[in-house]
Parts: sequence; C-alpha cells; structure tokens
Amino acid sequence: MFSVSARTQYAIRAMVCLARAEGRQLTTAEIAAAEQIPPKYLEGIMTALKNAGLVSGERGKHGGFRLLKAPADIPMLRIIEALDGSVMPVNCVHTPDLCSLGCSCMPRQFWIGLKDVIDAYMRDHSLQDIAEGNDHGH
Amino acid sequence: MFSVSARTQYAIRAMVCLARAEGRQLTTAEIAAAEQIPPKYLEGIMTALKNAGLVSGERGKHGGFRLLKAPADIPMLRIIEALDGSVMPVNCVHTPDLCSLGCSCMPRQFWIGLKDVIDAYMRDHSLQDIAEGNDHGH
DNA sequence: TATTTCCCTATCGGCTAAGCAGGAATATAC
DNA sequence: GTATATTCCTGCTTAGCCGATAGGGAAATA
Ligand code: FES
Ligand code: FES
Repeated sequence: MFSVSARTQYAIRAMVCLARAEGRQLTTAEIAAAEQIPPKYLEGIMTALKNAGLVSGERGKHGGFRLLKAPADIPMLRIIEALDGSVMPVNCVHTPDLCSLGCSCMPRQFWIGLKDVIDAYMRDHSLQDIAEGNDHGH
Repeated sequence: MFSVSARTQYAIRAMVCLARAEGRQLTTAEIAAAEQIPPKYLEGIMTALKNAGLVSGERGKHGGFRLLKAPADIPMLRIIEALDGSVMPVNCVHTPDLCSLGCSCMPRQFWIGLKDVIDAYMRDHSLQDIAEGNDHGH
C-alpha cells in the first residue's frame, strides 16, 4: 500500500541530480545516464517538472535543465504535486459526494488527518535535505 | 498519489460496522447491505481480515463475523496491514538491493521517514476512534 | 436431510503505468 | 545557412493490477 510510482522516484532522483549540479545545466541524457533512468521516459518527467515551475528547460546546443530555485527552497511536496497532482489518500477527501454514505461517513476524518500528516512531512523536507542526506528535516 | 484502494476502504467500513455491533455476529450479506459493498467481493476481504486474526468467522446457520478484540485495542495500522501487507512507500525501503544506485541512494532515508510518520499516525488511531467519529487519536 | 453461511478457486474486463517511437520546434556551431 | 544538438509534442503498445463475478465445496444448525 502507498506505493510511490517509478515516475515519482525518477523525478526525485533527477531533482537531486540537478541540485548537485548547483545551477549548471544538465541534459536529459546526462541525468538519465547518471541515475539510470530510461532517457525517453525521463523527457516526459522533465516536462512535468518544468510545467510546475521547478526547472527551466532550454533547447538547442548546450541546452538542458537547471533548477529555478535554491534546493533549500524546494519542499519535497512540490515535486510530488508536480507529478501526481496532490497527495490525497481517498478521492472523497476532496469531493465528499463520491461517498455513497454521505457526510456521516466516519472514516473521512481519518483520511483527512492522514493527508495532513503526509503533507506536513513533505513540506518540512526540502530538496536540499535529500541531496545532502540530511534526514532531520529543515 | 497515495490513493487508498477500494478494497481497503471497504475493509475499514466493514470493521466500523462490526465495531458498532458490539460483539454481535454479522453476516457478510448484512455488512454488504449496510455499507453498500459488493457482497461477493466483501467475502474475500473478510477472509483477509480473518487471516490477520482481527475477526472470527463461524459457518452455518446463525454464523457470521465478530471482532476478536475491543475496537479500542485495534490500531488502524493492523487493518491496513491485513490487506496490503505493510505500509511501504517504495519497495527498496525493505529490500535495498532493488535500487540500482545501491546504499548511497539519498532518497531512501526520506521514504523511510515517511513510512515511520504514516505508521505512527495509523498506530495512534484505533478502530474505536473511527467508529465514534473521534479525530484526535487515542 | 435441508438450509444457511463461510470458504476456496478461477476467471474476466477495464484501467493505468511504464516505456518506446517518430518527428517538430528551436538554439548553437561552423 | 547548413548541420547538429537538444527540448518538446503526440501517439502507441504492452504488461500488470484492481475491482468484480461465478460456481461450487465445507461446516454448522435446525
Ligand atoms: S466519505 Fe470517504 S468512504 Fe465515506
Ligand atoms: S534506495 Fe530507493 S531509490 Fe535508491
């Protein structure tokens, strides 16, 4: 349960890779080789990260991707949301209509609380924490 | 991301149903009707709950399922584990060999910390909390 | 013996994730 | 201005899982 998709894991590894580059531009081919990610698949992931405003992509020779913010200013939550939308244990957390039992459904509060806990954890860990192997949050 | 399977949601609703019955036996048909769960599908879920030692099933006339412990003594974590194995964001949390980058992989600690946070939340909320609409844990 | 219920096994359709392919747009280099 | 490197876009295929169903066997009761 609660498995993280390969797509998301790839994205995080790619971001760590960029964080280590410290502003230097890296091509998808370079990142793919360093992190052992299917190159063509990585392209789509970088697009998602770009659309979320986390990285900037420049085309042509000497093109590539670079971070748009300092790693310390990028909460992990941002990266996850860039790929999978928001962290949401059950769909009815956002749209209660989906539950046939209506507003009186007990588990709902439980899921909302879980979402809050996960969100908080991911907000309190920045990309820099990961890149530096720092496990105690910010 | 982090979507909870219908199977797990069904299981929790069924357990809440049993908690309200306060020891009285309920048949799968009764639970299915009350919680709007496909009856045949629910059978498989109850089997999983039984194998996990959470409920006891008795066959024959006047058979059915009942809780084996008081709702207050059943952490939600137990229910989740009964269905999906353990809460494990990425497979390499348990078996690091799966990561091609080996022990030096940075994100690993991040996932382990996330697992701990989720586990703690689910351990601190009992079935009774859910059944009573109590959202502040034990 | 009949009935009710849990239990076991197998199967199906639909959906999504993972990865691949081909090419169009754009920036540099010579 | 032609060649080259790179991002970008669009669509496709495959494999695997999830939800659900079907049919029947085993046990407990009446
Ligand atoms: S509101 Fe989510 S299961 Fe009822
Ligand atoms: S150990 Fe999990 S991604 Fe490397």
